[in-house]
Amino acid sequence: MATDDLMTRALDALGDDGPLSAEAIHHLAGLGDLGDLPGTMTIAEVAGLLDISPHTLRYYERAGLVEVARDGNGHRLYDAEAVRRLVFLTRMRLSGMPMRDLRHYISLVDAGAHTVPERLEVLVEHRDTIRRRIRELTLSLTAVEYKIATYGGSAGPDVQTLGAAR
Amino acid sequence: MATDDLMTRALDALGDDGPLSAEAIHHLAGLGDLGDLPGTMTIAEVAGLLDISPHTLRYYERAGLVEVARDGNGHRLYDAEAVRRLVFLTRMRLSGMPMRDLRHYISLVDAGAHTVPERLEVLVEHRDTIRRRIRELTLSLTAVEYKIATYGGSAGPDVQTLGAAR
DNA sequence: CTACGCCTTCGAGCGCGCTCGAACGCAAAC
DNA sequence: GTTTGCGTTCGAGCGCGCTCGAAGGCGTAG
Repeated sequence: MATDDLMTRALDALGDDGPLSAEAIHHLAGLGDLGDLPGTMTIAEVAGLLDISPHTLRYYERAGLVEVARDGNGHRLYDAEAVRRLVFLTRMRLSGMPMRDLRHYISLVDAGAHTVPERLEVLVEHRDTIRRRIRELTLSLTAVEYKIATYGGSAGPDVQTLGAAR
Repeated sequence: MATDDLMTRALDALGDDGPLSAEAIHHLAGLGDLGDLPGTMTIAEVAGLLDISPHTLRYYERAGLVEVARDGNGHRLYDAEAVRRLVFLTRMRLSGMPMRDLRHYISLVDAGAHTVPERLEVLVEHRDTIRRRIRELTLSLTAVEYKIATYGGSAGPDVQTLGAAR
């Protein structure tokens, strides 16, 4: 499958709500070019990069999702691999994957290459979950738009008329 | 805006994942024809209709979202208006509106017709929230699909290459 | 008469994902 | 030398949305 396909689909799906937010581009493009990551980063830098709090980063570490080295002062030093993993983790969190599943996935990664098939299963399952959620939300969106268009309070004309009006 | 427009958009957005689930149709069509609702329903009937637990229905009542009458035995009797409101409430919950906002909205409804503009504001804001969430999820979906297609573990080729491949 | 099943109220508990506060360490700035 | 600022660990707390359990009432079936 061509990369362009995916890009195009994502862009198309953006619809009529104006240009991409900087944040959206950020996440789509994988937070810029991961090639020019410094060798190591501080917790504040990673927090800024991922737009999450240092508290949350420590929490992810406690949860066993990443191992992070310390410098001479005991301060965290995130190497490129840790940062890459955290980019992945935050993307998955953002898309609604529960911590539980993330822990499972990471345990597979850490268990070695023979777990690749199972990792793919997890990803495929999550992909399907995202698709379901998008469909749910699209349906809800339609209902809300309809309600706005024909507003009549909580007991006003409701979406059931949609079916009849077909 | 024509009803058909909304219907078509919802249907189009369903994409390539097979036919609509019964549940999806259920919710899109507003749980069937609300016209043939019985005059009153028991808690079990409403729970079945909305696919939520009686516990949750009692919780919504405690939360002040609906008032429900009692029969001679103290059992809840949901009239058509209560059911219609609960249909609305569960749809909004499903689309991610927090209880807090739902309480606010319902307080507006109960406050009378002069709150209609503010109710519309709430709905429009929620609509925008849903749209943002759909866009977020679409982006995440693209990332996950890309990862599945080019799988290389949590540190494998990641979506940042998407930007470069443009 | 008793058991079953569904209902009631009330308050407590839970799973999730953070989020925070306390108490402290180290280092550069003033 | 003290203040400022950023970091550390640890455990507790929180907001959300349910979810459950206990203790009991009522009506029908056997």
